[in-house]
Amino acid sequence: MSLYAQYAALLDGVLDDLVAEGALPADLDRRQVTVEPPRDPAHGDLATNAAMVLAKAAGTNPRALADLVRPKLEALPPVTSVEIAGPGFLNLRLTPDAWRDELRTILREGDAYGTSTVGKNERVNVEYVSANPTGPLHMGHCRGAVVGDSLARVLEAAGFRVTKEYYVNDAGAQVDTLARSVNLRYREALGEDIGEIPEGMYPGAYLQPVGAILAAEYGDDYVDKPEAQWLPIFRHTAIEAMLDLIRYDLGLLDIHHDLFSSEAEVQESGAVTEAMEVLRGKGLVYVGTLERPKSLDPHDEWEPVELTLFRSSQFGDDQDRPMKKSDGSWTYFGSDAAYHWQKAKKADHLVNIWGADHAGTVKRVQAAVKALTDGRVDLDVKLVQMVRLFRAGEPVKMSKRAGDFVTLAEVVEEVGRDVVRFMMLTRRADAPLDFDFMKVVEASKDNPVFYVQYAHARISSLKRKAADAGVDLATGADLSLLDEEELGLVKRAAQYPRTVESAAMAHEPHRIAFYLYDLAAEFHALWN
RNA sequence: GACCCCGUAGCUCAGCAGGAUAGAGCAUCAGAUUCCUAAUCUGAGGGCCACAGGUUCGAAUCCUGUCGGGGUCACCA
Repeated sequence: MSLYAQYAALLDGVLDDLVAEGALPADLDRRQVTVEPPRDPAHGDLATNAAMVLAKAAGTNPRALADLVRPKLEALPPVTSVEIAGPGFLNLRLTPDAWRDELRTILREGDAYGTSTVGKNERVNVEYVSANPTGPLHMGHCRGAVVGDSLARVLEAAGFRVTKEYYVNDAGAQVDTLARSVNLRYREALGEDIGEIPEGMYPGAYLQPVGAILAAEYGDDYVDKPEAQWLPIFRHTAIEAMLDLIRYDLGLLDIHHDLFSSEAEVQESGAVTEAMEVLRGKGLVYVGTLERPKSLDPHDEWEPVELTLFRSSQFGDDQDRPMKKSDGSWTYFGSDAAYHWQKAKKADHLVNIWGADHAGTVKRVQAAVKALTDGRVDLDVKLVQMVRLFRAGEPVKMSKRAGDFVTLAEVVEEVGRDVVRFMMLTRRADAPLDFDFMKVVEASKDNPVFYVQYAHARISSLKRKAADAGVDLATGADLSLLDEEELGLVKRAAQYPRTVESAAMAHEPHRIAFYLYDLAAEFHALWN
């Protein structure tokens, strides 16, 4: 339990006493009561808003209520003083020993310090990356990968049960294109001159090994055969090979999903039909036509077609969305609705990390989750903005020609895993981020990665010296030597648990990175 | 036209489930730095939190509207 949670519990006891004494009504709603570090350290070590929040319901004013609470808080042993300030804050000061105890807790718990139970063991599914299995990951995928993985870790630390999931889009037209591209590489591997890769195919050289594997396995069996005979086989082999590539790339960032779910399997399992029937049973599915898209040029042709539609407009979407195409096959949304239902059956909360270009599809999927789970499960979609790549201040040019992108592997190789992971969290996810290959490895305070790493290096050096001297910091250090200034750093460190909690609840892992920066700054100052 | 995101210091951005006098870095100016890992630290100036209402003890934060910037609006994935 964090220090603040401990005092929140003590405060709760004080309020219970006041209720028992008849000084407060028993049915007070205490949910708004908080115990927090004051923004200004001059105000003390801990502050509570209890008197302000409860005064009205208690039929009194904040200061009068604060006067009731104050003596009982002052009676707590580690509390040296309680001041009533401003509109009715109760500001507590703790003995230096209370902070020395907190430092011992930090040292004793080590990596476990900051873990919490606010997640109440609830199940969260975090789906992230989910890049189409048509090639290696590039920088466009990198940020979502880091944000999703860091969020998953933060949620776990906060006491949620987390499933890290990757949705494999292996059912659409593009995996057929992938298979055809691989067919070219297959013939190439057999000695054929395939010339230029045609427009619309995947030109990347990373498909050559897949072609070679197929050539080795099947020889020239499929060279003159119609597409229908080889396409499913080539597609399957290619997707598996691409997923291996992707898993390798993710491994470079120390990202390991628990589950890879296949869109094709979702469809084959009948889950989409089932989901649609459930929605139909709720009166949310009908056959109708869509309006002409507003983005079309006026002279473009548009013919309304009858489709099977889901009434997402009843849940705040601009219009209803097709689940089935006119040829009877499922739309992406149709399988996506079923896929989310599949996830929701095993979770209390769903989180998706998506590129900001998918913003327009958020509402329909949220609508489907709400309808299919009767509101039991919530879906939060974190939209991740672009990363703009620079090298020494100059934008890195990426040609439109497919195959000429900066891959995730190249970036990790050049600047390192930790740098990539940290840099991706130095902005809120929904704000664009600049990434400069030169700056992120610069050894200066301008570079937040280095700044935090350097603080860590200095701390590690201290710990090494302690170890060399045979001192076990957790048990053998004489903490009475720490003065007020040094305990200030302990107070900052003690805010880590609530930082983890807030980052988890808000689904904003970048808060950890910003906290570390602040902590490093305070450490550097003290060190100096 | 609709929807989503954004609007905070000259610049880049934080602002923690609403809290007290709105913060950091860069840049500018003035200083400190024998040693424990040199690339660090201290201080100063700099603000109509886009605007207008609302909610309440209290709003940069929540709600509504307006303005400005960006994105999206397919039987695609």
